[in-house]
This record gives sequence, C-alpha cells and structure tokens, in this order.
Amino acid sequence: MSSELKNNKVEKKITGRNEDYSQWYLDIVASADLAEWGPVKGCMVIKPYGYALWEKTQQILNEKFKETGVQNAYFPIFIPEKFLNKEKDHIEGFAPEVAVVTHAGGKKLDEPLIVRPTSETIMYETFSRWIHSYRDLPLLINQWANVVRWEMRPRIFLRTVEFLWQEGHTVHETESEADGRARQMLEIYKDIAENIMAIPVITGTKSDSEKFAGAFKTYSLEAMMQDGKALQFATSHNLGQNFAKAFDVKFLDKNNTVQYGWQTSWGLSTRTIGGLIMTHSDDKGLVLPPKIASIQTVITTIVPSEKDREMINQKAQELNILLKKAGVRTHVDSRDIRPGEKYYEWEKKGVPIRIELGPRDVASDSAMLVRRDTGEKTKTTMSSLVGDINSLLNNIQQNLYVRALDYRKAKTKKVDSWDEFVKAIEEGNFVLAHWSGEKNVEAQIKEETGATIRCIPFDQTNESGKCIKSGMPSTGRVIFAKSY
RNA sequence: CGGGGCGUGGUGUAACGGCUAACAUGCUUGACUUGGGAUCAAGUGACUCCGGGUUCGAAUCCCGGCGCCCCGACCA
Repeated sequence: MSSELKNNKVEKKITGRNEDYSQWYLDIVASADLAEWGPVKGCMVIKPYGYALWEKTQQILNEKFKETGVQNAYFPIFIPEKFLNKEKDHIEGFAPEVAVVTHAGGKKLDEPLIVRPTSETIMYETFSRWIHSYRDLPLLINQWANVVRWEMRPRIFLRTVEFLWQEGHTVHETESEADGRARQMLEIYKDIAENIMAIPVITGTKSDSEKFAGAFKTYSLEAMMQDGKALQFATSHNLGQNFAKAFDVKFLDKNNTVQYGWQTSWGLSTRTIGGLIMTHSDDKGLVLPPKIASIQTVITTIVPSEKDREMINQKAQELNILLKKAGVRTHVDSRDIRPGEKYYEWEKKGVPIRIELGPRDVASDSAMLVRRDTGEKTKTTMSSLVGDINSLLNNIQQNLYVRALDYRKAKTKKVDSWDEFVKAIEEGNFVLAHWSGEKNVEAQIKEETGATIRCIPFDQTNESGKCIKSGMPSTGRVIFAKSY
C-alpha cells in the first residue's frame, strides 16, 4: 500500500468494510501514514507516526515492569540451531517458520544459525549458567527485540515476517510463584489494553491445541475487532519445568537439594497496534484513544485574510504552550492551506481533539473544540480551555472503551445448539458454548466452521451442560470465534 | 503451497485487435482564495511488469516467467 493513498479521499477509499474488511484496514494504515510494506515480502516499514504508538506502549510497559522488579536485558538475534532442538514441542511449533542462516563471511557455516523466532532457547541456555542457588531467584528478565517468523500470509501489523515485541522471561523456585507471575503479567497487559488503548479484552486459558509450543499453560487476552473476529492481544505462559529440564536451569534449594526452575514467558508485540487500529477506526480513518495518541490535540489555524495571519499564529502558539504546560501532547498546524484540508488530514490520523482557531475565536477569546470520536463541536473560552481539554480527553478515552465493550457485548452470543452455533459464528460473533475438553472435537469444529477456541475465560460461572458438538458433559462455557 | 482476481504516467482508473494510449488526481508556476478536501490558466509526467508468439497491426489474443491483492492451511 503506497503512501500516496493519504492524498486520496478517504470516503472513497474506505467503504464496504464488512465486505472487504482487510482492505478497509489497510487503507486506514496507509491513509493515517502508520506503515507500509518494505521491499521484502511480509516485512513492514513502520513510519514515524506509527512508531510513536509503539514507543508510547514501550514507555508504559517499561514503567510497569520496573514496578514489579523486571529488568531489561538483551540477547543475540542468532541462535545455534541445536538449541532449538532441545525442547520437543518447541521445535515442532517453530521449525516450519524459522529463518536459517547457512552462509556468512563468504563461507558455509559449520553449524547453521537460526534467526530468533522467540528467545526461550538462547536465554535459558544462558540462565542455566546464571542460576546456582535459590538466592539467585526469582530471575526476572525482559528484552525488547525484533523476531522473525516466516509466515505464509503476512498482514500489516497483525502478522509480519519481522516484528517488534517485548518478551519477558522469569525463573522461580516454585510452581505457584511462577504461575502467579504469569497471571500478574497478564493483568498488566489487560491494564494496558483496557485503560490505555481502550480495547476491552477477555482473559483466559488457551486450550491445549492453541497453547504456546513448549508451554505448560498459556494465558491470553482476546479482543474483538469490528468485523467480529478475535485478535490475541498478548500472551503469558506458565512454562512449568519443560524448558528448565531441556536447558538445565537448576538451583540448590534451602534443603541443599537440586531443583529445576519453574519458568514463565510473556510477550506483547506490534500486533497490538493493529488491534488498536481495528478496534476504533471509522470511515474517516484512524481514531486514537488519548492516552496512546502521540498528538492529543491539534490546533488548526483559520486565516481568512492575510492581515490576521500573524495574530492568529501567535495566539495558536500561546495556546500550544498553555496546553504543553498542562501536560497535553499538542501540535500546531498553521500551514497556509484551506482549513478543510487540515481537518481531513488530522481526522485520518486519528487525533482525539481538534482545536479550531480563527479570527472570530480570537476576537471572542474562545476556541472551537471538535472531538474525533463523535464529531461533536463545543465552544470554549480561553480561561476554561485547559480544564475543558482535559475532561474531554478523559471523556473520549472512556467513550472509546465503552463503545468497544458495548459492541463486543452485542456480538457475544450464548448458544446451546449446533445450528445456532454455526449461524452465530458465520455472523461474526464471540460464541459462548459448552465444550467437554476433547481435542478432536475442537479440531472438528474448526474444520467445519473455521472457529477456534479463543480461550477458556477466567470469568465464568460453573454450569453443567453438554458439548455443543459432541454432546459430552461439560462444566463450563468457552469462547469460540474466528480469529486473526 | 492450493483456489480466485489483477498488472497501463507518482496515485486511482479508461481504451472493440485499428487515429498521437484517454480521464481524474498529484506535482510545478501564476492568479484568485481560506469557518469542511476550492476555482481558473499554463506546464510536468507511460518503452501499457518482463520474455516469446499470433497478426498488415497487440495495452487488448496465446504461451512462459515475475510481481501484487483476496480467500484457505500456518500464526503473536
């Protein structure tokens, strides 16, 4: 998708999103100037405006990590191939999509190197040398990195061959401590999703067939996109001792006996930016929640006659400084183009509030505020501007979350018959249905409807019922949906 | 890797096998303008993806390649 799309009229480009949701989404990405495809298929160029969203995510996550004792570190991108082979499920899960370096420095390598698809293996090989005693635990490490997974069908932001993420890896003395950490990190992700990105998520456990390659248990957050499909926002794994045994991550406990460590890993990737776009965008373009927006307010000047230009620009700068002092991320657009053109541009970029400033406003010591989520206009005076902006930003943040939550609620169906199930899935819903835990039934449902078990939600009532497909007894409902 | 669609100025499209490949938009210059993408004038810009073939004649038909998009399998 070319950047030139930003010059085309969005109304014309972004239509019929139900029929062609992918195209609609790509158009949002292109017209908001977030990213584009690079020369290698599946590899994405993230443009400054898109990268700013990732930086904000990084900043917030880093603060949270620090609060919980997690330290940042960095491990190599190249991993000896034999490392990957040490954990059976892990190699089976990742082998088909790893990129392998066989030649370097003009020679064939004695041993091929893989480009990390994830760093469990290289980190744990290292951890085994770092950890000797229970006094070395817990070990809480995070790294910000790029990883490579040679996906068959890339999708911008959602599934790119190379992507950016953070991957946290921890080692603990006990199983319950490890599980607690996995759950704690999941809660941090939930906080980011709901309170920063305004994306409602459902937390739960993955079924065995959906869990991470090599994990004991996988927890995930599932969000609903506007076409009703599910997007896995982030995951957190309780790895048990699988990797510890494969990589010899051992320690001497208080009783002087050798124990294997209990491990976790958890990650959040640039995919979340895709989720952000797909949750809130509308037919005018991107819609950003204020807390993640790199520009929260844009001051657009309106200059009908040249004699007012200097005066209006000066007023705009004053406003800008006033807002900056109040902690608002703001920007002045005083370009000499027609106002309508500016409005459309910032709407495409999803800026939460537009402040219109023209001669009439300056004369009456006021400004016009236009919110991106509803398009509603309000007039404010200079004296109450900062207060109004702050409450409006909070209001938009809240409204986006509630809007997305209401949408998900309206598209979540509880069903008890196979016919209803098939229909509900076809219509793009989250479907709450009974499942007895049988793997082959899960596979059969996927085969017949395209729906997978997104998660077994934590938040559920015990309820006896019969599996939607097999009729076998079940004790609770799981969430089925089509997914990205 | 399967199924479908498509490759034409920077971008989006048009052109029955037949005139100098058209229209819109963008970009440049100038005028006039500025409370929702203005307007006018002049200019700029394409070996019609590549390689073969059929034909008096190919953007158009045929064969082969390459590339893109959509849908599956795979996946954060």
